[in-house]
Amino acid sequence: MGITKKDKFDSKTIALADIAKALGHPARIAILQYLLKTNNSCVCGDIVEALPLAQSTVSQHLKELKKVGILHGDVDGTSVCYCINPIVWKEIQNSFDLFFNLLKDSSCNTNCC
Amino acid sequence: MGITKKDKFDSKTIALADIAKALGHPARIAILQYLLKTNNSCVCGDIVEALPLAQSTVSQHLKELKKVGILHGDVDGTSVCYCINPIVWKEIQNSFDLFFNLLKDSSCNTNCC
DNA sequence: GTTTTTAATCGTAATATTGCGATAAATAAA
DNA sequence: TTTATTTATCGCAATATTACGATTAAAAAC
Repeated sequence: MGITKKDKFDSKTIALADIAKALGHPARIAILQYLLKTNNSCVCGDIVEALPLAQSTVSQHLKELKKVGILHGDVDGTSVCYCINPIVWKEIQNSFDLFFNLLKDSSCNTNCC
Repeated sequence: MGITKKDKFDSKTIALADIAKALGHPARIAILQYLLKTNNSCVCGDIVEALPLAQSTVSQHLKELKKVGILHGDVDGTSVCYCINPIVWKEIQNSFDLFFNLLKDSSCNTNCC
């Protein structure tokens, strides 16, 4: 991208974009859906088995989700138990909700929409 | 990315990821915020002026947002009036809401979270 | 101590994204 | 008609992402 201009934007804008970006791959949505389905707890190996991707690739996606805090992984012997962090989850939900609620029903300019 | 495995995922999963991806850049969040601030209507040139990016770059970001339907642009002489599509906006809001509401308060396994 | 199991990381290749200047296209203004 | 104005697209360079196999690291089982 030549040089990134990311830092020219407002920190809240960047934060929301970063979260959206973390959710912006089907594998990462699928990981979260799988955790939700399994009562929000399962070992890494099960996630790998549930996805059509190699172990190393899944590991990378898990890392992306950990980076934004939506997940954490607790080591348990040789395996790692992954969970959604409910606090962060709610915060993210709230961020999106606030953003989407900025559109008022009256926001419909006659010029073009 | 080697070869994409995107098509191996559920279509609803892909759809949500695509929307998140479209929102996954600060410039695109900023475009939407700007439209919301200006009562959801303004010409392309004003958006370009409001962002710290070149005209051609902004045009590309607008294209990404149009691709997922969240925006549309109506030609008006030499300029183009961009608006948020309120119907699609609400649909996207609903998609995220449904997704985030999949986490129940009871979803807290004692194994690790 | 050796071997197995599990997951993270490294190295690498393929592809996608981001960004810009230059150019094109289309209408408006002169 | 010629000249501006405005926005999209093209071509290119820099960087990021995605994906995999191979390797490493750390604990468990033997």
